[in-house]
Formats: sequence, structure tokens, C-alpha cells
Amino acid sequence: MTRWLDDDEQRTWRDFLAATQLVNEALDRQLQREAGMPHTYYMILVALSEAPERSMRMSELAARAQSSQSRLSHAVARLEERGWVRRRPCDSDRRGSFAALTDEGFAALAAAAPGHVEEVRRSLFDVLTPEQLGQLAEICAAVRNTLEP
Amino acid sequence: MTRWLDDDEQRTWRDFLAATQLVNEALDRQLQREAGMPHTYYMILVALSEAPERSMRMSELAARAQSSQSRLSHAVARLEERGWVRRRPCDSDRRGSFAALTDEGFAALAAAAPGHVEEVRRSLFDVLTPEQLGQLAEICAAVRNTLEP
DNA sequence: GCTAAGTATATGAGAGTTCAACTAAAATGG
DNA sequence: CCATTTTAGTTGAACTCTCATATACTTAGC
Repeated sequence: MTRWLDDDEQRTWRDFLAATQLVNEALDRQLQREAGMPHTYYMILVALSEAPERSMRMSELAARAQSSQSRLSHAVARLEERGWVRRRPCDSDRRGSFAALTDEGFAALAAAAPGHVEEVRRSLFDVLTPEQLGQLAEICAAVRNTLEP
Repeated sequence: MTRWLDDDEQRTWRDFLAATQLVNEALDRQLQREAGMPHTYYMILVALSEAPERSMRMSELAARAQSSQSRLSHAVARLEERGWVRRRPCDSDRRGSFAALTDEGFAALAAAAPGHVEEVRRSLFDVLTPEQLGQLAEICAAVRNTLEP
């Protein structure tokens, strides 16, 4: 009944798990060490920094930062404590709220970005040939398009 | 100074993050829902099940299950509470200890495996062409060989 | 309009992870 | 040998994540 993985598939799967975990751990450690934040927080700041007025509705932000709403809510609470983000109510829909990046938050992001990009290159881009990078792009796009709601 | 990512690289990077996260979340949800354990626990059980006598030193187990020692220690404590794993001291090195999969643990693993493999296929293997799968295998192996200690 | 259903967000508890510190036992090396 | 350093493993605290639930508002249906 079950279509088990053959040896090749097993190896691919385990390499996939190992590789993606290694990349994610490298990212998280670098950001935690040099910027005092986890990667998920960094993604939230990035998303906000790219929005008009550096401000966005919470649900929109959750989507862009690839976060669940609950996770985002907790995270923004912490970011607010640090003064990096501020929440404001939404006028047109009184259930909603906006999260806005503060100047301090933008500064923290700007300070973190170079080290982060370095790490991204070190742990992924520099490891692959240009051809492999192209292949990876297509593979990830395919997965994303299939799995994303 | 900083070599920022160009637009193509940005897109690749974000697709990579999204895709790997989607796969990991799918795995974790499936296992949590149908087997009551996170994927990290599953990996521990798998590693043990493949060892001689279904038993292994903690450090070896940490390496095989891609876990930090601390994480493993906590996890095995929980697995012990469930009766899925048992710890025994090591004779030849009295600092060390073995973790052994119990029959109940093996049964839990056997019960979880089919649904898990299904999910692996659904969220990754079935999405890709055979060619892409080969490419992914090489990419992941390259990353692993570079980043792994 | 008024009720029912749906949406946007928050919140609390429980569980897992990390990091730094700690214990204990081996290996190293004068 | 004895002192130092390394290794194996555990532990507790702080933090993040998930899941279920709660709240407040909005939209639909009648």
C-alpha cells in the first residue's frame, strides 16, 4: 500500500532535511549572535520595511513574513517592547490593526542586514554553481506554487 | 562592501525560505496530528530503529538525528516518559549513556511511518520531475558537505 | 434591522528549543 | 601520577511556537 522511499529517495530526503536545517540554523545563529533576533523577527522587519510608510495590516504582514497570525501577534508584541515596531488601530476596519516599523526598528534592520546577507551567501549561494542556483530556483518555485494556499 | 542580492537572487532566496518552510510545516503538522509527535522526535526514533539492537550512544544519536545534544537530551527525557525510549548507562565510558528504542517506541514509529512517507511524497517528491529530484539531490549534498562540521 | 456566520487579532497554556552553566568522567602531558 | 584540558551528558531559565479559545467587529441572509 505505502510507497516507501527507495535508497536513492531516502538519501535525497535525508540530504534535503540536513541541508535545509543547516542553512536555517546558520541563519538563525548569525542573526541571534550579531543582531539579537531570530530569523522570523528579521523577516517581519524586512516585510515592514518594504511596505508603504513601513506599515502594514497584521494579516498582510503575516502572509508576507510567512508567519502564522498567532506567531506574528506574539512576535510583534516582543518587537513592540523593544521599540522596533508600533501598532496602531485601523480606521476603516475596527477589528484590524497596523504594525509600523519605527526608526529604531529600521536602524536595527539596517544594522543586521549586511551580516545576514553575508551568511546567506556563505551558507547557500556560494556553495552552488550558477546552474544549480537556477535549478534550485525552479524547484523552490514549484514547491511553493504547489503547497502554498 | 556588502554584496547585496540582486532581484533574481532575492526571488530565489525567498522561494527557498518559503518552500523549505512549507515542507517542514507540512511534515510537522502531519506527524503531530496523526502520531502526536514533532518531526524531531520522529527522526530520533528512526535513527534508533536503524541502530544495532535499536540502541545508540547519545552523542551518536544526536549526530544521526541532526539534533543538538541539549535538544536530544530534553527530547529523550520526554520520549522516556512516554515509554518509547529507555536510557541505560554505558559500561566502557561511565560518562556516557545509551538510548534504546522500546517495543512500544518501535510500534509508535511503525504506526507513524506510512502517513509520514505519504506526506513526504505529497509535499516534495510528487511536486518535482525526476530530473529536478536529481538536481535537488546534488544541491543538498553540496550544501551538506560544505556546511556540515 | 436583526440575527447568524465569518473575519481580524489577541491571549494563555503547553511544548520544544537554545544557551550557558554544571557535573562527572576520561584523556593528555609534563 | 597529578593537574589540566576535553568530552559526555544533563539541567534550568528564557524564549519562541503552536493550538485552542476568546473578543470584537463586519458581513450576509432573511
